[in-house]
Amino acid sequence: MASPTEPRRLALAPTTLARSVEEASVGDAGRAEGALLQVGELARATGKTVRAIHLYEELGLLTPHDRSKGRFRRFARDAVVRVRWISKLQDLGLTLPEIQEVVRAHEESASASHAAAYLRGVYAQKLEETRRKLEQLRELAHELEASLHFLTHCDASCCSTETITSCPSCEHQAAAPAPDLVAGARIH
Amino acid sequence: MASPTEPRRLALAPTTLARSVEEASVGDAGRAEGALLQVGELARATGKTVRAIHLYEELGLLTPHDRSKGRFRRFARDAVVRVRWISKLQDLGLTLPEIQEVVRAHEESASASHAAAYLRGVYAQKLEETRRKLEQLRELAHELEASLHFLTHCDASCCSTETITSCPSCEHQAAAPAPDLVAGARIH
DNA sequence: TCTAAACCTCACCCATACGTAAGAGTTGGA
DNA sequence: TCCAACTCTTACGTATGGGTGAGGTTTAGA
Repeated sequence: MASPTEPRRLALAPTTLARSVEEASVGDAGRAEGALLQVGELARATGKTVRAIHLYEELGLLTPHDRSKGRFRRFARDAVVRVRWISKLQDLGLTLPEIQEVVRAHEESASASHAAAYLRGVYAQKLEETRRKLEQLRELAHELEASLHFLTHCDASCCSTETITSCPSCEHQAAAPAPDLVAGARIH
Repeated sequence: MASPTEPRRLALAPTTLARSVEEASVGDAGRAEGALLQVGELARATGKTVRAIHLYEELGLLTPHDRSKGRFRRFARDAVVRVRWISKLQDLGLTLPEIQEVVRAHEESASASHAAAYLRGVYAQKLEETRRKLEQLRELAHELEASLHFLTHCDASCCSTETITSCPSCEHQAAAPAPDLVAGARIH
């Protein structure tokens, strides 16, 4: 089940990663000390593709610190944190347009506490959703376990022989009905 | 966050659901006794749309028991189980083409035990994946909780004042670093 | 017989999150 | 100076799971 079309990840960079520290524009918004990152470096650092990074920038989720003379994007170090943040929001089930909303609201909020309150709202809602999803997944896991059990034990011992009345390996006396995951496969 | 474009579910059927029992073709593959279902009835019974049912049929996941004189699809009762089965496989993360594969393999397997073995393989793999997902979701839930805690307590009490050295409400002595979900929102 | 509601078969449309390619420019070490 | 590796922009392609008509037919109750 491995994806047959893996995106071309970047090769190991032969160019020196350590850039002259002077370029790190200490005085500016780049709170991160150290060299700036090219888009490929950021991609490698985050496990994303260059295309994904570009997309995030298009959507306003991420902004390069500046550009080189040749218009190469240069990202501050903490862009790595930002990209990971985006990934986590995706894991939480937010779409990129939804993340756009979060960013917009966060940037437009007047005060820091206002921004914090907004985030709290979003996260509280997502926490609830996540808990619901957890519950659903747990149920699915149980169904899978029951189906596996049925497929290996009950079905083989009970149904293959004709004696439905006694099934030593089944805890329940009644002939165990096939779980939905098993029953559904047999229809048609 | 409610979907603005809800698919038109079917209206309550004014037509009598109870069809003449004679139509139920008792002798045939329809193990289910009772009337056959029209596509809309099947849709209502499963919470799917008619279009979805049609799609499942196109993909070979589902087959109507027969057609009426006017080419209306008529499904056996247990088609409901089949559709629910499809839904559960989707919940497990299988795409419709993947479900196609399962169906194909299941139908092509010579013996029942062979088919069971195949299903076991699929389900065992999905069980592992589900457990991994559970673990990931649990982590996310914890991160959300930590972020909510940080946003309501630590951030307000510690960072708004200038005294970083002592934070009465924080259990850890060190100034609590913002969780990724909080830190990421502040970048740029 | 009439009619509303359901159904039929195309067939095109949608959002999401990138993949992929083309053609050209940039970077930096050798 | 040269070249490989990297990056640029533009723009179309892809997969998934249906949604949404259009235009016509069937059903079944009244």
